[in-house]
Amino acid sequence: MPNSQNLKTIGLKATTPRVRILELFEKSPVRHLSAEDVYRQLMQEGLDVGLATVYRVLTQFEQAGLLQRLHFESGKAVFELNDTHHHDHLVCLQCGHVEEFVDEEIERRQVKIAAERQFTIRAHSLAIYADCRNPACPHRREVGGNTGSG
Amino acid sequence: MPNSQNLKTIGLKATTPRVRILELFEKSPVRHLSAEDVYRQLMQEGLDVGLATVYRVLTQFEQAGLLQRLHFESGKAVFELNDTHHHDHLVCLQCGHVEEFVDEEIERRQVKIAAERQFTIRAHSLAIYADCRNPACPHRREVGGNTGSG
DNA sequence: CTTGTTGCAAATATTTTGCACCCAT
DNA sequence: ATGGGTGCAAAATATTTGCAACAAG
Repeated sequence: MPNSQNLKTIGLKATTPRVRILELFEKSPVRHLSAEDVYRQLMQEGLDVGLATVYRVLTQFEQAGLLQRLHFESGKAVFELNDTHHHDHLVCLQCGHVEEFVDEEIERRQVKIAAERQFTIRAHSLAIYADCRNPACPHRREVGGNTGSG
Repeated sequence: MPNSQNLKTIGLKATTPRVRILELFEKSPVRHLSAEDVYRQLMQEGLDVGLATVYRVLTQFEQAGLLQRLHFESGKAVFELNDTHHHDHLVCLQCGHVEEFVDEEIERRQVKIAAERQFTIRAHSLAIYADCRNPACPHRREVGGNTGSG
């Protein structure tokens, strides 16, 4: 179980909830999960975990850099594995499907915009909200019905 | 009072809370206000309004296109007057100051990215989080202490 | 008048915290 | 064994809703 080692390396005891949550993110076909999603999934797998623990672990993992916390338009945070490079998100408003993308020109221009205003850029979040208007949304149901129009 | 007319035009009765909330956004030196901000401000002006009413009115105004609802990283929504063209946000993590910007190249590339993936773009939100690292943050205190690093 | 609107209180939703017990090291 | 970690329940925060009183047209 390589994850046990990963966890210890970052100074966290390899407890059952932590290992299982990390595994969940690694194995889930759905990349973006809310605390509630994680909680329900673990319960469904027969692990009797507390929602509070899920929140605590997710926050610890975020601080440790294992996960990233994202907000989109839904009012609840979702988390994704921080295993790839920085990227932005394209979110389907119909089915909640999320695709990731990187555009170097957009990245460059953001740095430039901040610099022009003498701001030191720390982070940014860009989400494009759209419809993946295929006759039948190819990715029906994903995480939580994203609503709103922004 | 031109606002009374504006409100009626969009099918809303010109009630005191509505008129005052709209005025507040028009006159406030702070462009981005949360429901709580609006509520406190009105109370301070001596208007005995309910927080629930503030939430209802803000939502109505958003649906009517008078306001825009934004999320940033704080967990609570802020609203801004929808009087200008679309723009993105540069948010100081230290003092919460918000500057707006538009970059046509970024806009174009977003449309292109969505199109390449056969998505119909509906909206997007781009926030750059930064420090306006001036010896004394020039815009101390604005809306609500934005935290996090996202 | 009549219907939409408000204020209040209670309900929801999301996330955090206090605390006694438990388990990884 | 021991200190960090957990589950539960309660608290905190943000927002929504039911309802009787009220006010704009």
